[in-house]
Order: sequence, then structure tokens, then C-alpha cells
Amino acid sequence: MTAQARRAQIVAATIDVIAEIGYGQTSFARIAEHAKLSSTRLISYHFAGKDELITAVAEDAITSIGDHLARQLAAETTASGMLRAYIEGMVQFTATHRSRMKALLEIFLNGGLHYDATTDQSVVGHVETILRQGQAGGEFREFDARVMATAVQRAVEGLPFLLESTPDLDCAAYGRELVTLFELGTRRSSE
Amino acid sequence: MTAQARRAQIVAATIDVIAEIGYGQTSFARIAEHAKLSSTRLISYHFAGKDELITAVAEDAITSIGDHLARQLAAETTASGMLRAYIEGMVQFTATHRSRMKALLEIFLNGGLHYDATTDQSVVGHVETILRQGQAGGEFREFDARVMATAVQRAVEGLPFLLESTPDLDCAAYGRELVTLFELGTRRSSE
Amino acid sequence: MTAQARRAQIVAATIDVIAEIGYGQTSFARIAEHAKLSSTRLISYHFAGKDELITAVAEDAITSIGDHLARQLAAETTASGMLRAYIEGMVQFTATHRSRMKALLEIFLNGGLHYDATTDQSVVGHVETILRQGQAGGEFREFDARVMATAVQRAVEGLPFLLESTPDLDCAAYGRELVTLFELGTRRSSE
Amino acid sequence: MTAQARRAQIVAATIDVIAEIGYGQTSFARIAEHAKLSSTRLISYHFAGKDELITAVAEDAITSIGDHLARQLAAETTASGMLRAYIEGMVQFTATHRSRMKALLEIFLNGGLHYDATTDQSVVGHVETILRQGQAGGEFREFDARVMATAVQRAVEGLPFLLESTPDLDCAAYGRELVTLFELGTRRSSE
DNA sequence: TATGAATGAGCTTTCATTCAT
DNA sequence: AATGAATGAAAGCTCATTCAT
Repeated sequence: MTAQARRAQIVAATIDVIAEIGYGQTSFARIAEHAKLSSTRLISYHFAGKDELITAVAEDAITSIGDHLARQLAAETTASGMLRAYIEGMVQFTATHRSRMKALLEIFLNGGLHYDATTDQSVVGHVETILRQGQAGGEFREFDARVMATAVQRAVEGLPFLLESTPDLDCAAYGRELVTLFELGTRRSSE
Repeated sequence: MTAQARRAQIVAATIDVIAEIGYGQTSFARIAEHAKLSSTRLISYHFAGKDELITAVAEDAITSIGDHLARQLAAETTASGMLRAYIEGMVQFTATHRSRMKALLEIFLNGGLHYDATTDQSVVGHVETILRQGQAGGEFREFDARVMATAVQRAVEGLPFLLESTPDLDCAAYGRELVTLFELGTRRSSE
Repeated sequence: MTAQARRAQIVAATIDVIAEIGYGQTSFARIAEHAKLSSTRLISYHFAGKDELITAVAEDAITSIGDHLARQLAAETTASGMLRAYIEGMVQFTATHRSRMKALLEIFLNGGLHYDATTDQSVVGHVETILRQGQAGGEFREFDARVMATAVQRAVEGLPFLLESTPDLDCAAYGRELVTLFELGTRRSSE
Repeated sequence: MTAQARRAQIVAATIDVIAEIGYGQTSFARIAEHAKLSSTRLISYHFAGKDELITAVAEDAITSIGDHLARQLAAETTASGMLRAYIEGMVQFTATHRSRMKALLEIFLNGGLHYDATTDQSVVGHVETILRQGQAGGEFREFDARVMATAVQRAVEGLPFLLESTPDLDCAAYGRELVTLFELGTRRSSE
């Protein structure tokens, strides 16, 4: 087995474990058990430490989301279109990659990631940029872009938690509701 | 020292510790250190276990928030007024009780609380009830009350995290932005 | 069992283990086994960490040696008398407290102790002070006190290692030989 | 790369690492890092085990010292001359090969070497032989040759440790002081 | 000659909890 | 109401070594 494949296997198992039992309960032992590894030593061998493993998990998720969003946003030309695409893209991704998204949120909420400027921008700053563009172009009304971005981000992040208590939730409907909410909340009142 | 006073002291220390270093890093040892107790034994003595302590902390916060909101909402007669009062009440409470709110969120997000119907209703269901009343009374447009309630709740919960990276944030402005957002997002379009 | 007694028991066991198998091979598990403790957890309970345990061991030895030397040197008035008393005192102590001295040397040689000024003075500086007094008072010839002190100290420290390969060594004779060596090496040539 | 060259490279790296961080902290991982090897596997490949590596390091140092001393002692005909040449030779070697000597001492003091008669003779017995020759030939007074040899050996070994706390030490002066000490301590009193 | 992958045993430290006053 | 002493389990990490190319 190649190191790359083994690392991928361990990352996948870690995602599952974090999503299932939470960041705080996740340990090498639990990951090894889930991945059916002979011992936790195999994890230590392929990752320099817990930090590196967690970082790898986060990067895996962030990259996937980034790719997905890039595709979703490619065709959009208006800010409101981009905002809609962002929300629906995130909701879609969450619906089809529940564990990955849940694990990413767990990591962020528990401070398991050492931020850098790139990470911060790719995760949090995306929406804010769209909002500012919309205001500059006259599509959106005046509001505090930071606050609105937070609201969008939190609303989207609410889905993984909702899915835990309601696994059969209609995600598409959830997305549509959010899109409507933020369209009404951001558009120029004269429209 | 009375048992009641000692319990209150320990709960207060636990709130501080959770707010400062997060739920995951919080331990009896660190709470004892913060409260300047001679040993963790004093915590075990006054609380049956970690669960009971965490529950006490959560209940402390929930009760405080409940009292605060009850006062804020008392004078309101319309659903939109109640929604505004709820958002501004929560933001105000967060601004003046940062640690308490942060600790409560940490506990919820890390699954430290064993839900029961009462807890769930008092925390999450409040907004949903208001929204349904508004729809029943014709004040609000049609939307999924559950989804909207989630969005409101998450938006409000965003403040404690924002305060960590931006301690000098203008909380009142944050509240006003959210009120505007949800007024635009919930009102009947004919208005 | 009182904490004090337990700490003393653990310190004694640690001294034995270090003396027997060396600093590098010494572990909590080995100490617990030697002291017949139920688990290593008992060591962690009474000492904040390995550093604290090692420091306690070193302090135990240093204090014992200090007391012994103080008694030996009390009656001496001349520098040559003090030097003789120092050498014989150290040799005597080593002969009757082999493990303690061996353990102390192991700790020093492996950098297990975080020096401070007091430690340094009490361990290394003692001889140098005596030598300088002897030179100032005209008893001793001119020489580099630092170098001579090192030679004395190393010669004395040689005994524990010699005792390992030759347990039946005549320590008193060893001491007498060293006294003669350093008397000849330090006295004024005109004598 | 030839096996011989690779072994030499690893031995050199091991010497550096032991001298820098001590025998106790030295591991294959750290040696590999220092030598910029891709993995510790390369060490295991060229040496049957840790023992063989350490033995190789010690032999490297012992051989170097032996060569150096042989040259220094070649011209000497008297025992006192040989003793002086030995001390100065060892001090010189230490001054110019600090790491090698430090590593050798670390290995000896931590029992990393499995003695055999040859090793013992070549390292410790050298001085004792000189001293006995001097006594047999009437140059030296009566003393216990074993004890005196120990004192000489330990005094010489003190230099590497002294150099750690005082890197700019005047080694030549250190050697002269020791030579004087042991000349005074060994010569016939009638002289 | 070299390497990638894997491994079992060991390490110190921290966890909440319990027994006995 | 409080405390001192003790505890089993689990954590992440490092050790030298080995199997199979």
C-alpha cells in the first residue's frame, strides 16, 4: 500500500469518526479501530502528530468545498446570482458530503486548526467579498458586509447540525429558504 | 460556606474556564485551579459528576437568558416586535454576559448537554413559536418556520465568536443589522 | 500513609533505581515496580512530573551531603585541613551512601537538573572557595583555583564509578591517597 | 556511495548529535535528521543495531586518541615525561576534537559500551601502566597506582565538561596546571 | 546499496472518579 | 462541609527494529 493511499484512508476514517462522535471524543485509538488498522502506530507513522492529521482533514474538506463552489460560481455574473450559487452550493455540498462538512465544522469550532491568512480568506472571507461586490455594483442595499456575511455563513453551517436531529431533512428546500431570506435581506428596497 | 454558595462559585469558575479555553480543554483540574480550590475533590463532592456540573452551568445560563428575554418581550404585542425584541435581547445579553453565553454555546456545540424536551423548547423553540404566530396573524410571509428559526438562532450565536476575534465590536450595530435583515426577510412582500 | 512519607518512599526507590540501572533507563514503571506501588499513577499523584521527582531526588542527596560536610568541616581552621576534611568527607559519604551519590552523579551527568545559582554554588563552588582561601592565607602555592577545583571534584566523583567495578574497594585508602595527592599538589613548595 | 563512506558519515553524525544533546537524548531519528538521511532505515541497514553503532563511534574515538597519544609518547623515555605527554596529549586532543571526546565520555558514563579487556586496557589502563613503570624505575613515590590513574583520568575528562560552560577556556593552561599537579603529586619527596 | 511500510513496546501525563476519614 | 490519598483507563508520542522489495 502506498503512503498516499494510506494517508487518504486514515484521513477518511478520521472524518467519519469526528462526524460521528465529535472532535472532543476523537482519538487515534478510535480512528485506528474505525479504519481497522493494526495499531495507532500506523497513524503516527504517516502523520507527524495529531495536528498534522487534523490539518490534513481540514485541508481535504476545504479543497473539496473550494472545487465545488468554483464550479457552482463559474457561470454567475451578478452578485445576487453568486450569493444564491454560494448558498445552494454549500447546501448541496453539505447534503452530499455530510461527514466531511460536519468534521470540518467540528475542527473549526474546537480550534483544532491553526489559522493562516489563506485559510481564513478561503473559508470566511468568500461571502463577504461577494457582498461587497454587490454593494459596489449597486445590486445590494447598504448594510454591514461583515455582519451579513456572518449571518450567511452561520445559516449555512446550521445545516449539518440540523441534519443530525433530522436526517431526512429536505436539503434543497432548506437551501431555497435561505436563498429567499438573503435575497430579500440584501436587495435594494426600491426593487 | 454553604453548599449553595460553593456550587455557585464552582459554576462561575466553570463558565470562565469554558469561555476562556473551550469546552474540550476544560477539566476539573483547571476549574479547581481557576477557583483556587485545594483539590478537584471539592467539585466531585458538590456535583455528582461532570454531567451534573455541565448541566448546572447550562441551566444557569439558560435561566439568565430566559429572564432577560421575558423582560424584553413583555411589552411587545406584534410578532415582528417580538422578533426584534428577541434578537436585540439576545445580542444585549451576549454583550453584557460574554462568558456565560460563550460557555453555553460551547456546551451545546460539543454535545455536553443531554437534551430533553424542556431544554430544547426553551432554547431553540422560542423563535419558531414567534415566527409561527406572525404567520398565523398575517404579519409574516410564508416560509418554513423551522429553517427561519435556525437562521435567526445561528445569526445570534455568531456574535460570541465574532467577539473573540473582534472584542471591540459595536454589538448594538450588530443587533440592528440582524433586525433589519430578518424584518426584510420575514415581512409580507405586499407591505 | 501521609503524603510526606509516600514522597520519601518514592524518592528512595528512585535513588535505588537510578543507581542500579542508570538515569537513562529509569522510568516511572521501573520505580513503581521497585517500590511495589500499585501503579505509576501514584508517582504522578505525588509529583507534578518527572522533573519534580528528579529535582526532589537531587535535593535529597545535596542536602545530605551538605549536612555531612558541614559537620566534617566545622572543626577545621586551616585551608589544608578543610581540603582534607572535604575530600575525606565526600569519600566517607560515598562509601556509606553509594546509591544516593551514584544517583546524584547520574542526574548531573545527564542534565536532569535545572541549575540555579544556589545549586551550582553548593555543589561545585565549595572546593574552589576553600582553595582560594588557602592561597589568600599563604597556605597554598599559586595555581588556577578553577582547574584545581575541577581536579578535586572529578577525583572524588570517580569513586562511585570505581565502586561499581570494584565493590570491595577500600574507600578509606582511596580517600587517603587523594588527600596526599592534593596536599602535595597544593602546598607551598618551600614547605 | 560505498558502504564504508556511508558508515563513516553516520558515525560522524552520531558523534555530533551525542556531543550536542547528550547520549540519553540521542536516537536514530535525530541522527538521521542531522545527517539528512531519508529515514532511520539507512542506519539500521549499515549497523546491526544501536549497540554496533555506539561501539563504532567509541572505537572511532579510541583509535584517534590512541594514534595521537602514540605520537606524543614516542619520544619520551622517562615515566614523568610520559605522564606529562599523556596529560598534554589528551588535553590537546580534547581541544581539537571536542565533539569526539565529548561523545566518547557520554558513551562511557552512560554505560553504552560493553567493556571487554582490550577496551578497558586501552582506555583506563594506559595511565596506570605508566605510573607503575615510574614507581618501578624509582622516579615516582609510593602510591596506589590505580587510585592515581583514576585521578589523572578523571581530571583529564573534566575538560570537555568545562568547555561546555566555558567554551573559550585556555586549554593549554588547563593542561599545564594538571601536569604540575601530578608532577608534584607523584615525584619522590626527596627530589 | 537503498528504501517504503509497518510494528510492538514503552514512555509521561491527564482524565474523572472513589474510598475512607 | 471538607479533605487526603489513591486509582484504572486512556491519551499522544517516540523508541529501535523488521519485512519485503
